[in-house]
Amino acid sequence: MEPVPVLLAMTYRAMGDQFHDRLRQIGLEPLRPAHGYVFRFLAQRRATTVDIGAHLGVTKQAAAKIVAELDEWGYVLREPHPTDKRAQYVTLTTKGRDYLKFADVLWADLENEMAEAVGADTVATVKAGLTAYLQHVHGEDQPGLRPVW
Amino acid sequence: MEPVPVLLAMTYRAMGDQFHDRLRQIGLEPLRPAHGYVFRFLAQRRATTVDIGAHLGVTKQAAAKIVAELDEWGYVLREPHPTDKRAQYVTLTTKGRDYLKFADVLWADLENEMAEAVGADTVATVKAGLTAYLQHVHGEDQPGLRPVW
DNA sequence: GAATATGGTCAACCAGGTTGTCTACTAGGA
DNA sequence: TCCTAGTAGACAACCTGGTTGACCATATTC
Repeated sequence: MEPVPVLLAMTYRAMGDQFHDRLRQIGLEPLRPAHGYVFRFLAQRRATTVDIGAHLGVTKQAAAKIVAELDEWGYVLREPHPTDKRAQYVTLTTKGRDYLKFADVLWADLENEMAEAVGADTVATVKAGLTAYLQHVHGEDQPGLRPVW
Repeated sequence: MEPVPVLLAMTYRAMGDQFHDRLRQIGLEPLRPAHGYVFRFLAQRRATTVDIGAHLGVTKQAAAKIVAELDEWGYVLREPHPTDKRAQYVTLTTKGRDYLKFADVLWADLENEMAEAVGADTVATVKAGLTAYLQHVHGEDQPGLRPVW
């Protein structure tokens, strides 16, 4: 059997491709994965561009480019930080939240189909296993998301 | 809990980072993941540059660049195809096979540590689950490896 | 034998990162 | 209170690793 990282990479690619296809089918603008991860992150907590960079696992400059795009396209906006005059909070617009909502439905679909194919208990074990491993390796602080290639 | 692809991406990144660190510790030349995947592929079957591109999920031109690098560094060599005068088989040199051997030991270590952290049965379920899913989605032909970002 | 498809190479280009630098601001001591 | 070290964000230059497109030589199909 293939070693774990190969399986992870292939599955990631396979699911991502399916997701992307369906986005297009619906006619939803197919943003890149990184954009989606930003939405998901912002839905959970207030964050600056630097926070986003750390979450994605890229430099703050790269994160700034992504944020600038999302801003331009109307998915996020930047508002002044209440106490720190240097900083800005990046927040989702309604358009951004809507996009995330649709994306979540799609992901749930894909996950359900995965459950049909390999068993719901297996999917649950996979998710719990990976989560536990990440917890074990990284403790509190979340690891980067960007795959190294 | 995070959706599946996020977990996949984070775990992939986390394992990859650890692997890379250890490669450096041993003093083994830290090639990129793509190179390792090429070794692994060539160890299983005879392949041309086009085959490699398909396996990685990149164009043949991109694959050609990688093969050229590996050739230059002494990990692979290109030999004429027995029947097709256009084609060349890319094959591992001893150096390439040795590298793969060391890498496999490292991966096994990481997998064992994962098993200690989350349970051997869980790791087995994860591997079987992902393998089954890939089989379900792609059937016979293997999916691309390169993560879309 | 002609038309079409495929492996490999070359060249131009591009996307999406990185490093380095700068300014404005913050925070933590002497 | 002032001085110093650190941080958020922006700008510019650059680099890596991919893509597209064109081409030749050879294979394959009819």
